[in-house]
Amino acid sequence: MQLINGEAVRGRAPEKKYRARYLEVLNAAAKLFSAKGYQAATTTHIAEELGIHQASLYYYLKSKEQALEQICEIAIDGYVRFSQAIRKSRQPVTTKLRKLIFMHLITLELRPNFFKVFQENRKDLGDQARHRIGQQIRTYESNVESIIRQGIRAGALRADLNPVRATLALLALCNSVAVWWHVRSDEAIQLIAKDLADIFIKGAESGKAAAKPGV
Amino acid sequence: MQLINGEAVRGRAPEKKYRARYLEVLNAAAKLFSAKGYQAATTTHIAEELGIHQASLYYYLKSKEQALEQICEIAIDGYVRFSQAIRKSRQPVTTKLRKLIFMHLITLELRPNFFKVFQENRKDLGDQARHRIGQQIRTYESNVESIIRQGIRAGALRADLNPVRATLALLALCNSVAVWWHVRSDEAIQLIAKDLADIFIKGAESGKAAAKPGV
Amino acid sequence: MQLINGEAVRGRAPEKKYRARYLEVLNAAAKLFSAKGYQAATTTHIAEELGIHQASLYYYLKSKEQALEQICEIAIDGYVRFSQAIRKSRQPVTTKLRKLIFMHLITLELRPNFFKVFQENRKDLGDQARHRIGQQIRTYESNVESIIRQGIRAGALRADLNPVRATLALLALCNSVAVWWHVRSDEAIQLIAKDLADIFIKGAESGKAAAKPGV
Amino acid sequence: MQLINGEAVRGRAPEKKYRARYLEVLNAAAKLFSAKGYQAATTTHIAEELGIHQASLYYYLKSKEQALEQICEIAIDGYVRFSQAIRKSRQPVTTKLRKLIFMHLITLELRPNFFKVFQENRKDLGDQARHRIGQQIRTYESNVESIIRQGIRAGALRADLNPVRATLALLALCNSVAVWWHVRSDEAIQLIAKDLADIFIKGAESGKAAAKPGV
DNA sequence: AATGAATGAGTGTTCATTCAT
DNA sequence: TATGAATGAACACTCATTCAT
Repeated sequence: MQLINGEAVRGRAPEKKYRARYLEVLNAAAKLFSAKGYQAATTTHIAEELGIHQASLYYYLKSKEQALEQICEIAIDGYVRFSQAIRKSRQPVTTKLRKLIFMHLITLELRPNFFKVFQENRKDLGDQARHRIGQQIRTYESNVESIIRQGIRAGALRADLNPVRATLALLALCNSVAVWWHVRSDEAIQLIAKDLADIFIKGAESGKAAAKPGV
Repeated sequence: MQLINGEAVRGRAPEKKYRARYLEVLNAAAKLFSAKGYQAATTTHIAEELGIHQASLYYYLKSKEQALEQICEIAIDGYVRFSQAIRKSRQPVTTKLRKLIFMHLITLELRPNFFKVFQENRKDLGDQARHRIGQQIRTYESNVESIIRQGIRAGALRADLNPVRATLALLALCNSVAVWWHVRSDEAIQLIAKDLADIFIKGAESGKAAAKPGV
Repeated sequence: MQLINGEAVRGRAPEKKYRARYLEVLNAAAKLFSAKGYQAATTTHIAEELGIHQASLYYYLKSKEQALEQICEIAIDGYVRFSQAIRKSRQPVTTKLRKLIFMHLITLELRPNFFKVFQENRKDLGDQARHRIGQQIRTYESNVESIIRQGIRAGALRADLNPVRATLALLALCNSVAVWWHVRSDEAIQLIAKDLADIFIKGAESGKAAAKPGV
Repeated sequence: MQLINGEAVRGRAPEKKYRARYLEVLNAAAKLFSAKGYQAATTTHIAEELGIHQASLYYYLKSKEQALEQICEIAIDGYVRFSQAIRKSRQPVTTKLRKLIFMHLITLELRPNFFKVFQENRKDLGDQARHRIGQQIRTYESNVESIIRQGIRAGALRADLNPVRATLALLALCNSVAVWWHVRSDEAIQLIAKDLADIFIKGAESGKAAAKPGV
């Protein structure tokens, strides 16, 4: 028996099927956590979603909380990866910020449940996992902060901008979308991203004479 | 014991004492809900916080959920009241927005737990209460939206600003503070409010050259 | 301080008032026990009926169960007393039986709650009290049985009548009225008593040629 | 797990085992309800009777009240069924009445607890179930009343007999047996039924001289 | 690969009762 | 004479989790 990522892994062919079903289970958990909240969603709800018996969940999951952990880890990994890429890329800062906002929002379209759960239910993690995830969040934030500092240094952003506060504001703007998206409207993520970027950037960037038309 | 409107009414002086203790109980509940979440906070935790037996809570509370209701109602009532006042006042729109942001944030200083609970746990309310509170939230939002529309009409804000989206963005900015304030820093609310207002307004207002005189 | 019936008794004048209020309390308890059942009726319900605070009940009552005891005792005492009188009286047995049935039913009109509670809730008494009451019930039953044996001996009742079974049947007939009286009809107790007596006696008495018209 | 009509359906063989155990659980509940009363019997008591943990009850039972419902439904269904059959049968009315009394009493021997619980604890049902059961009771009563009216029309029963009162009296006679049977004696149900029938019928039937031939 | 059966620790809530005032 | 405040023991019920099969 091999160990991958600290998990016992079954034989050759079955392993693939197991993995596939495991992801289905995770998806179902994410869907229910997202819909009802982690505490209110019961293992019975998740099992019903999958059409299996409650006890069968435990063939795939070590515990309910471990499912939450996995979901949060997958979500934060995505954030960390694209923020890293954007930070290191070579383009104007405003372009970077627009890209970042777009990428942050597009996660909602790709795996809506994972990211909603990550945002709203990571507080329900156990201490250890919460701190591990928290570490990653701070990595994401510091990537964003780096970009903003680059912008300030380059003169593209206001010199008096508080980089920490601006970072938190930017992320708050992005995260807020998850709450009303699909409830209040079904507008395309791209349009929403553009509007948010306009609000953030046109205030953050220095020395603009007037509203740039086609931005 | 007299009955007025089906509710037990206590005498003069005792009534005061009861009310005072009732608010202490509500505060303790808000503190625990805020710290652990509504579902995870048990009535035992709340009672311990007050130094009384769990069953004694029910001398003051009809139920755990009714406590949540009260907390949310007190919170949203505050928002509705000041937003109404600001909307109807006669001052430049940017001044109104700065005032609004400041008022929204100052609530954190007054009753931090009430507003955190309101933001994070109103989803745990029963259907009836949630809808009642939802009604109030929409009133608050429409007050904010009104102010933004006034600004657009008056030419103080960008003509191409989407008023709905701008409203949600503004509130997201304000609400995000509750998450990190007192954790990440203990800076004065006033300074935070000014920074957020700068980020929001300088992007939202049209035709500014670089002016930051009296901001 | 004197002791009457094992209870501490207060001073001169106040004693009368106390006793009067005590009976009011007992009445209220009987009313609620009768309406909701002993277990389902709470001390709060009883206090509300009296317009006093729950805790104030305990100025008059040692406990909820003691109230039930008192109620049952008052009820059974009534039964024992009139059955004794009728048994010892000198009249035809059928007259005695008709009188007994009438007396048993008339209790419903006099103190409906006490007797309903006695019938339906004496099983909720503690062991000691239940046995004490049970003793009294057996006295009542044996008075009735005596009358029936008198009738058999005198030839007025069937010789092959099983006296024990006939006693139980007679009392069952009487007790059943409490269940539907005032629910299903408001006919006079006298008429009901006559009908029941007819059903019981015309079967129990021997050698009747045909239905006696005016009985 | 398949879902049919919203209810979980088990496979072939296990289904049988489940059903069997379910009935054991219901029996245990009936036994405890009958011994202590519905309110006083706790789920812990019932579980102890079965030798399982209290929580395990809820694998079989939706709630304590639902158990009571089931018990009452099973009981009343029996009454309705045999009373229907007897009413429609073609035999002398007195034979019908004797049969009815016998059938009513024989239920005590089959499932003593179910019928005691039905008689004494149906008042503890929730409104909905109580009304549903009440409907059935009225069906039973009206079947009995029909038989009595047949008898009156046919001249077999007294013309001045009040059919409603006679019905209630008959049922009271039958129901009363549950209270003392097995406590006071262990006589055969048949003998008891005969005695009760004699008491009821010989009063109810008209124009008998002194005849007790084949009774 | 999945489940039937069961459990143990808890959860909110109720209620009779107490006692200082 | 009555009550405000509090309690302790119990209660029905829930739920994540286990394990033999």
